[in-house]
Amino acid sequence: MGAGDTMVVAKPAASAKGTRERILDIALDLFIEKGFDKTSLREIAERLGFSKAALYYHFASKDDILLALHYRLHDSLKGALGSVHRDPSVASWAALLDGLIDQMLANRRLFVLHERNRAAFEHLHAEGHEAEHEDFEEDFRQMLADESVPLRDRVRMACSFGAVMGGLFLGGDLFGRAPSDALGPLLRDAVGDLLKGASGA
Amino acid sequence: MGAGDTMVVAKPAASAKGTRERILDIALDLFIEKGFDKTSLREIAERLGFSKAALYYHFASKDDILLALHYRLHDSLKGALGSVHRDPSVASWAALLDGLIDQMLANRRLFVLHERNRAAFEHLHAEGHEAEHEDFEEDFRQMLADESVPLRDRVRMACSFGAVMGGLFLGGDLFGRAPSDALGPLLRDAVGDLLKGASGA
DNA sequence: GTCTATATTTCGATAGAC
DNA sequence: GTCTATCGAAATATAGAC
Repeated sequence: MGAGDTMVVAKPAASAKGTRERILDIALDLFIEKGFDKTSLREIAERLGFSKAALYYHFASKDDILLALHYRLHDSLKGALGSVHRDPSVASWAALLDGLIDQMLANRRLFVLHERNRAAFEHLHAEGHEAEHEDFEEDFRQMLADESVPLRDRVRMACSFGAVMGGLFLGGDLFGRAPSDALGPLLRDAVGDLLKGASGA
Repeated sequence: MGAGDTMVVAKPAASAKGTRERILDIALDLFIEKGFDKTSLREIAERLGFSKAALYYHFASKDDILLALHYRLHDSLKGALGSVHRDPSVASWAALLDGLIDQMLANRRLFVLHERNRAAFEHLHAEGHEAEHEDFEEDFRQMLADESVPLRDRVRMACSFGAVMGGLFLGGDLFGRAPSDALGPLLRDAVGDLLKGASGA
C-alpha cells in the first residue's frame, strides 16, 4: 500500500471522526447549552468552521440532526436493555435500572440532552418522523401503567428511575467531578433501598 | 348598589378570573402540550377566542408569559419552603422535600411545565430577564455542592429529589388518576427510605 | 381592550456554481 | 463536499383605528 492511499483507517486530521459525527458532537453541545429550538443551523455551522448550507449535505433537516442524536441514545440503550424481560415486575425493573445506570454513566451528555429538550424530542415523535422510535421511556410507561402491579410498587419503580436521573443530572453535572466508579455504587445502593421497600419484594 | 355596577366582585362570565390569568391558563396547557418554542402566540390567541395583538395588551412579550408562569411556580414554593433552613444537612433536606411534595401534588401541571421546558426556562434566566429568579433548583444545587457533606449523603439527597419528580411525572401524569392522598404518603415513604440510608442519619 | 393591518427579523431550506 | 446567494414561511412585535 502506497502512502497516498485512500484507506479509511488512520486519516490524518480533524475528519478522522467523520464530518457527520463532528456535526453531531457540536450539535449535542449546543442543544444542551442553548436548547434545540434556540440553536440555529447558522450557529452550528459557525462553530464547525463551514457554512450552513454544507450541513444539508450531511443531514436532510434540522430535525434530522436531533433524530440522529436520538439514535445515539437509543443505540446505547438497546445494547444494555435489549435482553431484559419487560414483564411488569419489580425484579425486571431492577434489572432494567441496573443496565440503565451503566449507560447513563457512560453517556451522561446524551441523557442531559434528552432531559433538557423533552418537548423537542416528543415533537419529533409526533411529527411523523417515523422509524423505530421505541423511545425507552415508552416501554417504562407501559410497565408502570400495568394495574396488576400494586400502586405502591409502581410508585417505587417510578421513584427509583427518577432517583437515578436526579442523582446524575439534578440541574446539570453537579457530581460531574465524581468519578463514575464512585457514583455507580451509590446510585445502585439508593435504587436497592427503594425497591427493597416495594411490597412485592 | 345598582345592577349595572362596576364592582370587581362576582363578574358574571368567563372573565371572572381575569383575562391575564386566563391567558396564563391556556398558555400553560399549550406549553406543556407542544412545548414553549413550538407554541405560537397565534395559537394561544386562537384558543382564547381573540386576536394575537390583544395578548400584547396583557403581556409585553412571549417570554413575559413564560416568566409569569415561572412566578406562579416560584410563589407556590416560596410559601412552603421559605421558612426552611437552607443549611446543607440531610435533616433540612428532608424538611425541604416534605414541603415540596405538598406543593408538587397541589400544582402538578406547573412542575410538568418546568420539567418539559427546562431549556426555555434557563434561557429566560440567561437572557437577562432579571427580577428575582431565585430558581429553587439553584438553592438545591448550592446545598448539594457543599463538599463538607459526604458524597454519599449528597447523592442520596439528589436521588430523593429525583425520586419525587419521577414518582409524580415520569413521562407525564402516569399516576394522574391516583388521588393525591394516596400518592403523597407513598412518596414520603420512598423519600424516607432514601434519606434513612444516608450516612449521617 | 380588542381589532386589522403591517413591519421586522430570523430561520430553515433550496439552487446552482465550483 | 463546500460555497454564495436567495427564497419562502412563520413568528414576534408594533401602529393605529375603534
